[in-house]
Amino acid sequence: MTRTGPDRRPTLADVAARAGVSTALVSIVLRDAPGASAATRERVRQVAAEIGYRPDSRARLLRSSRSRLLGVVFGVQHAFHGDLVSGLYAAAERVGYELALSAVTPGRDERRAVAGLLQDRCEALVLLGPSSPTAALADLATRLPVVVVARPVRSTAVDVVRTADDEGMHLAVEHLLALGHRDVVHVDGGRAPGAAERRRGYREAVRRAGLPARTVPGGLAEDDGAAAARALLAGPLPTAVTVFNDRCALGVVDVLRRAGGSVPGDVSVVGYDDSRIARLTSVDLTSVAQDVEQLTTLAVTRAVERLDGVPVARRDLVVPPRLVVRSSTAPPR
Amino acid sequence: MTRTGPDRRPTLADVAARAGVSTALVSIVLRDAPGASAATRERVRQVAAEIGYRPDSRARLLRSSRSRLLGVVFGVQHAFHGDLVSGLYAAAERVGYELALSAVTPGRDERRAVAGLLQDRCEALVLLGPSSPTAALADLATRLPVVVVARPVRSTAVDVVRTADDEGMHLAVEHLLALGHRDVVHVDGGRAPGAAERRRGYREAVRRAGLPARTVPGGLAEDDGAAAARALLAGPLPTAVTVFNDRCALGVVDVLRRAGGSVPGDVSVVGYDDSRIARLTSVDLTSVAQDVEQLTTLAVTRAVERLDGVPVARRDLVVPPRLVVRSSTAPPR
DNA sequence: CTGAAAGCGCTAACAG
DNA sequence: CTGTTAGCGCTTTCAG
Repeated sequence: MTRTGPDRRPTLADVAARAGVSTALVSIVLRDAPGASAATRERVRQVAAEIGYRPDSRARLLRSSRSRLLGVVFGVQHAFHGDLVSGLYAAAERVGYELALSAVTPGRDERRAVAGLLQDRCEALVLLGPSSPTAALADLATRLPVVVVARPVRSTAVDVVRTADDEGMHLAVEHLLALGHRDVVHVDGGRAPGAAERRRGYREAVRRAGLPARTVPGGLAEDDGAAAARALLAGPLPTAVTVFNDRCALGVVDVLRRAGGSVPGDVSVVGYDDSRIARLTSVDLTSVAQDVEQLTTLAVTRAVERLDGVPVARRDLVVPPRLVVRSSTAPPR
Repeated sequence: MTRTGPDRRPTLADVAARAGVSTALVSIVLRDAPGASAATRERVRQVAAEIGYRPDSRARLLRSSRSRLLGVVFGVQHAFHGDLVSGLYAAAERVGYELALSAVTPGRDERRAVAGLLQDRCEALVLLGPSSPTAALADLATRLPVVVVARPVRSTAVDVVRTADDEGMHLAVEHLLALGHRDVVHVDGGRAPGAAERRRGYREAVRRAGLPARTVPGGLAEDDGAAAARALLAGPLPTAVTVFNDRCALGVVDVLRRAGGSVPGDVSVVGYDDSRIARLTSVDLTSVAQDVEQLTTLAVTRAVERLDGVPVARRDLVVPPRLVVRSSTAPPR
């Protein structure tokens, strides 16, 4: 049995030959560049469609100095990264850039993911919640513009676009205080990107109200939340908890309910991210929403500004969060 | 303010000049191709590292006829696709291929996702649970090898790698029957990839036992499951349900429990996918596991076989599932 | 073992 | 308005 694939992809030259014009002209037509008559355009397009011509992006990028490619590193496990990627595609399209995706998986670390994009000649990198040390990010930024999303970075070498996570927690705590809660515990996210900021926001808000801050270790997945809830159940239960993110909050809610507790009857719970899962009627979690549209638009805009050499005032772009109140929070009994 | 980026990326020629050799030789060394002395290799590598040279994959691919690039289309929202992508990276690496990722998002349909990969000169495409009509897939397959994963396709134009979903449901139902259940309902996945197969498997297994088959509409997310559970609660409750996938099953469990029911006390529940969420101690869902390692390895292998013109006997590769029994199933009261 | 030279498919000056 | 001419950075014969 022989190779079944099509013979060879049609090239510019094929189109040119068949249309009886030069390749340059075909290039002009297909790029919608000025310099061809309407009649020629018509014919060239016709022929291109006929033989199923598709421009070769490699060759195109090789030739033009700019690739108009934005590299994106994301965690394949993070539902929130999925939302961000969706927004990035839209934002990039609006400014005429393409996205090159590179995933971080259990078997493929951030270094590898970045290396792949570098090789693809991306002009700038957008890193979603990267876990690389600041020094590594700064080093990377000497090679090309780097925009870090959803994680604060103590360095002026990279641009950062993030939600004001501390404010998010202020909103969450203030909401609980307004409901009358006086015993609010935070289930934290450990070393996850943004966890420190959220923990800090919680502490500030609670102390500002003259209340003691108490934190129990959590994490970013459901089982971390479950473990945290079991820890809480071991002692006197607080009347409310704020949790690092929605997935973790789900674990908390689940364990509390299975232990016979009511949410929000016995304990009010606030999550973070306003993920799809928080919106389920059956879960209906009060949550802090990040403005994905804004975050992704800013990230792409900033990357492009860097590439265009536009002077930018501040490297740290902070987007305000929004509290979405649902039925997992209520006044204490 | 001027452009801040680095001047220009070093090229092969830069390395060659600095090492005092020809570009061809540098190319040979960096590709680990035969034809250079150990001494030269050493020096070239040294210089390349010094000036931070990185090969330009565009140029490399343009020149060599093969791109060794496998395009992958995945749904950015599907947690299971994340697992598959992880496996695909590993499998591709083992056979010396790279992956180009293209996401399907709410604002970017499958056509767009595929078009992007085509332009990048991928040699073959791996489509995860595609929703395109069979005809479109067949048409695509005339251009390049296409491997569809996790969805049966009624066409010999494309290769398919999937789990024996009918068998998976057989396992689930048989497990329930063995526990003594006689009233088993299926919450289905509607038009989701694989849903028909799972529904069919359920029907077969139930009928084989001489029991009536009953199906209620579900879907692929938690709220679909929640809706299904509410529908079930409206009538006489079955003693067990099999559900299209874990996320949907979670919704079912949640609503049943919130209605005062016990799982598995009143109703046993079996999910599908054995996702991380199923494994939580707090949920602990009995579930049908798909063999990700096997699926991804087969998908990549098959794509490569096509590219190599290896004659392949069957286009439909079916991987057996495995039932993971946890505590959401028990004998009926 | 090494270097020179010819492109891969495309774009961008520049001439006509 | 159209064609010719150089390459982009790399691989790959083919001589030396």
